[in-house]
Amino acid sequence: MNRLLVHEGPTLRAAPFEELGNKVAMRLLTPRQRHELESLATRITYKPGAAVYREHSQSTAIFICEDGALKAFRDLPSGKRRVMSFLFAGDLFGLSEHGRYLNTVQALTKSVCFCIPREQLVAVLRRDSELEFHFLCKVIHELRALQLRSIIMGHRSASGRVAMFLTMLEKHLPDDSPRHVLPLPMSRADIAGYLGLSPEAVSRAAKELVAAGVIAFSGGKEVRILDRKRVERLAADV
Amino acid sequence: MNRLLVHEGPTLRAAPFEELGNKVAMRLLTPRQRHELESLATRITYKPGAAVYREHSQSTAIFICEDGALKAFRDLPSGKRRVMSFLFAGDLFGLSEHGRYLNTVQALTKSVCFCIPREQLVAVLRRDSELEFHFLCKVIHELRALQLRSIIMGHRSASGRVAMFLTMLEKHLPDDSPRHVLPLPMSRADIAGYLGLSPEAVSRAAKELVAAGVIAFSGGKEVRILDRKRVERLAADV
DNA sequence: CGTAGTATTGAAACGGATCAATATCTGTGG
DNA sequence: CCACAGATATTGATCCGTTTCAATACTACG
Repeated sequence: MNRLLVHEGPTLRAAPFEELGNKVAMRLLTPRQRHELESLATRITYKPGAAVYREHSQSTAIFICEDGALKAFRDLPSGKRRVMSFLFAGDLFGLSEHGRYLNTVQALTKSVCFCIPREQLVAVLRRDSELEFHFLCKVIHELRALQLRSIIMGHRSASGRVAMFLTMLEKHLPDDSPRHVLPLPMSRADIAGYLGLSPEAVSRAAKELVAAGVIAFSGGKEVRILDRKRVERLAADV
Repeated sequence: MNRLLVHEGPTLRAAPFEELGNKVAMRLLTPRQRHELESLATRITYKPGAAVYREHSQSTAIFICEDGALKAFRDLPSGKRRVMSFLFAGDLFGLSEHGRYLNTVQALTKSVCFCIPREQLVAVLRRDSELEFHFLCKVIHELRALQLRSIIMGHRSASGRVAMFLTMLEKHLPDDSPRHVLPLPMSRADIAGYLGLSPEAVSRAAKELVAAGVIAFSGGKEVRILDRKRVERLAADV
C-alpha cells in the first residue's frame, strides 16, 4: 500500500477537513512536509504480533502507519479485550492521556511505521501552520470514523454489524487493488472485539451472509463481496 | 455555566493534547484569541427544542456552545434516532462531510452558541498557529470522549451503561455547582438513543440503581448521586 | 383542570452470550 | 511432503437480558 511513497517519507491519509474548508481535496502531504516529518521520524518495521507500544506505558511519540495492518486495543477490567481500531497505511496513532498511552497497538501483518517524538512534532507544527492543518484534518477524519463505529455498535443484529465492518474495510483498500476481495488480516476474536460481539456471533453472522449469497470466503482470511448492494443495504439498515 | 466568560467571547474547553505536548494544562483561550474569534462569531440564543442546524443541510459554519445544553443526533434509515453527543458549554460542534452537516443539533435547554463561518475560521487558523493548536487539542479531546462512548456501548448491562452515562455527565458540570446533583436536561428517549438502548431499558436500569441505593431521583429531571464509589464501579465494570 | 406528550410497568419473544464440543488452520519438525 | 500439535474457528444447546408491544401512570403546560 502506498508503495509509491515509501521512500518519500511519512504520508497522512485524511478526508477533507470540511468543518473548516470544503474545497480541500484528499490531503496528502507535500514533498517538503514529508521531508520535514521524515527528518524527525524513525522508520520501524514490526513483525506480526509485535507490539508498537502498550497501554499505560509512558507515551513519548506518535506514529504513522506506512504499510501493513495493526490493531489498537484495550483490556477492560472484566478481562475482556475491546479493539478500538484497526490501523492501515496513512493512519495516525498514539493517543495518550496523562502522559500514558490509552491503547496497546500490535501489528497484525508485517508493518512499517514512522515514529515521531511528540515534543519535536509539536515544535514543527507550531512553525508550520500548513502541516498542523493537515494533522487537524486527519484527526477530524478519525473523529468521523469513530462516529461511524458507534453507529455500528448500535446495530441490533450481528449480521448488520459484520456487513458494516466489511464496507468499512473496503474503504481502507489501497486504490490499486480489486475492490471485491477483502483481506482479513485480523482474527475473528479481533473482529468480535471491534464489533462488540462474541467470536461465535461473528462466525454465525458470517455464515448467514454466506448462506444469503452476499459474500464468500476464500479460506478464512479473505472475503469476496458477491453482492455489494446487499451488503450496503444490510450495513445501512440500522 | 462559564458565566464569568460570557462577555469575553468564545471559549474552548479541551483536555491537554497529550499526543503532542504533555505539559499543556487545561486550555482556555487567551483574551486575544477570544477577541479574534469573537470578531468572526455571531452570538445566537436558542430556545429549548430549536434546531441549530439539520442533518444534510449545507454546512457553512461551525459552532461553540457558550451556555446551555444541546443534543446532536442522526436519524437512521430504520427510523431510529441515534444521539451522537450531548453538548455543553465549551463544546465545539458542526462536523460535516461533503459540505453537509452529519447530525442535527437541537437545543435541550435555552442555549447560547457562537456561530463562526467556516471559511473565515480557516483563514484565522492559518495565520494563528497557536489558536489552531487549541482547535487541534479540542478535537483530540472529542476523540477521546468518543472512544469512551464506544466503550460504554460495549457494556453488556443496561445499568452499567446508565452508570457510565452518569459519570460522564458529572464531568460536564460547571466547576461551581454541587458535584452530587446532576441535572438531566435530556429526555429518557434521548438517553436511550445515546446509550443504544430502548427507553424502557433505561427506565428499568435507573430503577435498579435507585433500588440499590446508588442514586435517587428528585423528579425525573434531576439525579442525586448517593454512592459515587458504586456508580464508578458499575461504570468501570465493562 | 384537562390534555398531550413523556415515563414507567408488565408479559412475551427474540437474539446474542456462554459453555462445551468438534473442526480447521498454521507452523514446525520429521 | 507429510504428520503433528497448538491455536483458531465453527457448530450446537441452553440461558439470560434486552426488545417489543401494550397498558397504565405521570408531568408539564395551556
